[in-house]
Parts: sequence; structure tokens; C-alpha cells
Amino acid sequence: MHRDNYKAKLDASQYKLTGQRATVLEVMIRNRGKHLSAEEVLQQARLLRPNIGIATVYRTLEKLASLEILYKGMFDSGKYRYELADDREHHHHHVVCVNCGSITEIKDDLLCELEKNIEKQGFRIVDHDLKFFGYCPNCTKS
Amino acid sequence: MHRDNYKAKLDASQYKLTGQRATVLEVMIRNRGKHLSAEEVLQQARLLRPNIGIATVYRTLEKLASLEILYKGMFDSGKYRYELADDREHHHHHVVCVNCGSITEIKDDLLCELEKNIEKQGFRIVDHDLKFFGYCPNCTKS
DNA sequence: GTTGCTGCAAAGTATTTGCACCGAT
DNA sequence: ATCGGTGCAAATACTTTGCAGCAAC
Repeated sequence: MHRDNYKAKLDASQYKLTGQRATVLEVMIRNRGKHLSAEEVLQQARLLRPNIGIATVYRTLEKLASLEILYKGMFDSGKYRYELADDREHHHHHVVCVNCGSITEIKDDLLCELEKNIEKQGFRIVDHDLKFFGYCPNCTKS
Repeated sequence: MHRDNYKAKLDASQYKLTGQRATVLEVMIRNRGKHLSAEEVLQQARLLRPNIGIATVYRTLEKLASLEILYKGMFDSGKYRYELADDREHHHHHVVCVNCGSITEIKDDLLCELEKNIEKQGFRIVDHDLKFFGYCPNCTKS
């Protein structure tokens, strides 16, 4: 998806497309496929706009996630990471390397069946989150 | 599994089975199937041993998790929850109700196939973590 | 001038660590 | 006497919030 589409989406929302928000969005677009922490977003955003504050970054990430422009997830431990949501639309999963910490994406779609089973038990499922833990190809060699 | 087996497992480790550790273990056993936060463990532990401290609870939960007596996972947001590990041995998953926050367990095993696919791409998978988000039967009614 | 947005600093949560003391060998 | 374990308090890590000032309409 092109960056103008994200901006349009934000523009159409109840929120203003301010310079700071555009900066955060720009950082996320430039890091498509990566899973950045708020601190990492801040550092990169400051290259473009040196005095942006961490609170603004958090507030912006939160808003972008609520608009479903970003996906907010907890991978390893203790902190949230963010990525462009359309990158993970239908359905890809994460492989977290327990050795080097790298996060790789895996495309697959085998979970619909499982969800149907669960719904037979009276649930209504709206989302899922699947992560694998292991060794990435790089770390398998050693 | 009987509580003596857990104690034996802890006993056989490099760690001592102290009163505090037995208390934490007891709390976890009494709450089999629940997913307790450290704070919740503390509150229950204090019923049995009023002056146990939060640091001891954290240290004990950490040790029990490293011995694979407990499973440590992040469910909703911002804090870890712990459960007896053998309750989740091979393979059950969690359904988190986005309305009431209840966590239900679902037995299933459909992921081996998926793991094999990923391993063909050069990874070595050692664990996975699958969560569904939706509405539990109770909250579906309303 | 109202209203929403920002940066800073302070507060809030969850967790970890430093340290003096205790208890079992 | 040693050494691991404990409780308390302080420190840390991440995130949220209060607030005064700013920017846009």
C-alpha cells in the first residue's frame, strides 16, 4: 500500500494529520516488515524531527493502532512492538528466534478450520495470534 | 499430576524447597487451570503465609518457570501470567474473551503440520503460542 | 477564542535488584 | 561460619497522564 493511502485513512478519521503523526507514519512505512518498539520509533522519528517526544510517539502509535493502520503486539518480553497492519493482513504468523531474537514472518492460513471448531463450542472468534519459537535458519547453522 | 511430583521436581533441582517456594507452588496447584498474575499469586500466598514478599513471589515464579514446572505467558496486556505447565502440555490453546477477559483453554493439535512447513524453510521450531480473541459463550449471549 | 496536539515532567505499573538479615547445614 | 534464600525498599523499564503552551481553524 502506498503511503498516501495511510495518510488518507488517517485524514478521514477523527484525528488530524499533524507533522508528528506523519513522521511516525513515515517511520513505520520506511520500516515495513519490521516490528519496532516505541523507543525504536522515537529514535528514527528524531532523525526526521529532532524534538518529537516519546509521549507523542506513544499517543500516535496508539491512535494508528486503533485505526487499524498499525498492528500492536507483544512478542518477546515486556514491551509492545508495532508494524504496518496490512503487512499482516490475512494471515501471516511470526517465528521468533530464541537465539538471536529475530522475528520472521510466515505466510499460511490453516487456522480457519480450528476457529470453526472453537465456534462450535459457543465462542465467537474475531482474531488470533500465533507465534512460533525456535531457531532461525541463520542460528540453526551454528 | 500430584503435588508431590512438583515438589520432587523442585527438590531434584539446584534450588531448595523452602517454605515460601512450597507456598507459591501450593497456590499454583490450588488454582490449576487458572492463569494468575504475580500480584494474584502474592495475595493468595499471603493467606497461607502472611509476610511473604512480592520479590520472593517473582523470584519463585521465575525459578519454577525455568524448571518448566510453570508456564509463563503474556495474554492480554502488560503483565505476565503463570499456570502449571503440565496443564498445557501438548497442545492446548487459549481463547481470550475481548469482552470479559476470561481465558478458556481449547484442546487441539493441528499445528504440527504447520511447523513442518516452517522447518522446510530452514527453521527449527521448539515451541509455539496460539491465542484466539473473541467472545466467550457467556458474552456471546448478550 | 476554542479545540485539539505537543513536549516535558511526573506518575503509574510491572518487574528486578541491592542489601542486611535469617536459617539450615 | 558459610551460603543460599528472604523481605524490604530502591531502582528500573515501559507506558500513561497532567498540564501549560502552541497551532489551526
